[in-house]
Amino acid sequence: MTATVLENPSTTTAKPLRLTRARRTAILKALADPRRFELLERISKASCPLGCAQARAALPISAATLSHHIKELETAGLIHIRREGKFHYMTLRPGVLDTLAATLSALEQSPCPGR
Amino acid sequence: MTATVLENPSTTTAKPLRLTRARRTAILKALADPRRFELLERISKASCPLGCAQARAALPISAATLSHHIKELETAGLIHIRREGKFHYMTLRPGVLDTLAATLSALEQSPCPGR
DNA sequence: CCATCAATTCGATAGTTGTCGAAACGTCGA
DNA sequence: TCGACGTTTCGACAACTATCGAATTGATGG
Repeated sequence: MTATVLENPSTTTAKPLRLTRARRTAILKALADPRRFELLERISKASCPLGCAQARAALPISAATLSHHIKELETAGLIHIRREGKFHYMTLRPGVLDTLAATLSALEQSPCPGR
Repeated sequence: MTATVLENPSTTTAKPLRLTRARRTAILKALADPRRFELLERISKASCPLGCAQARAALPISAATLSHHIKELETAGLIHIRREGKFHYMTLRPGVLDTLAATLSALEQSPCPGR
């Protein structure tokens, strides 16, 4: 599953203004799981990189499942993981959510106001 | 499946600024399928309500599958269906995508700029 | 009233995915 | 080197879902 969709080179230099279909779908799928979304919220709200232990404490799931979800978020390009010896710290990858949000908003322009 | 999540009464009067967790998840799940997203794009870009036949012509799927996807989009509250005799016409439900976009963007404020 | 056509529902199936326990891997301190 | 601990991988299973063909419903026109 989850073949990598991170071939987009623009993530490092400038903010990608456009998402490939595959990438967009991968991100949406990653967000569509309640636990993963919750995890992402924690990462976002945390004052500085979240360790797995803290994530583990916040979510009522096993270590194996948490690891799985983290990988999904990383594969989708939503988070970055700094691996420091025994511990791993997660941070939001900037720009991705904004880009997706822009994509979604772009669908909302009604060219036909008629009933 | 897909119990309705349309209890939110504010969709008709004012734009809902907030989504319940359940609703948010339902919408994200609906968007996470490539064909459904494509369908939604068609509905959005169409000059005026899209008929099932047009949708059918655009998507390489059977009528049964299309019906299924349409129901998912409707259940998630993303589209409205006007049923006119034999034909059904789909329109985007205004505000929903914008609200979701806002929710996603809201996750992107880094209170800790440090590495 | 019947044939036709649009759309849905039903039943079945294949593929995907969330979940866990157990085992393995890697790092660190003693 | 060894053992403890954090994380990942593996194997398995249950639940869900996308998909289809066939049968059904419902409206329209002859």
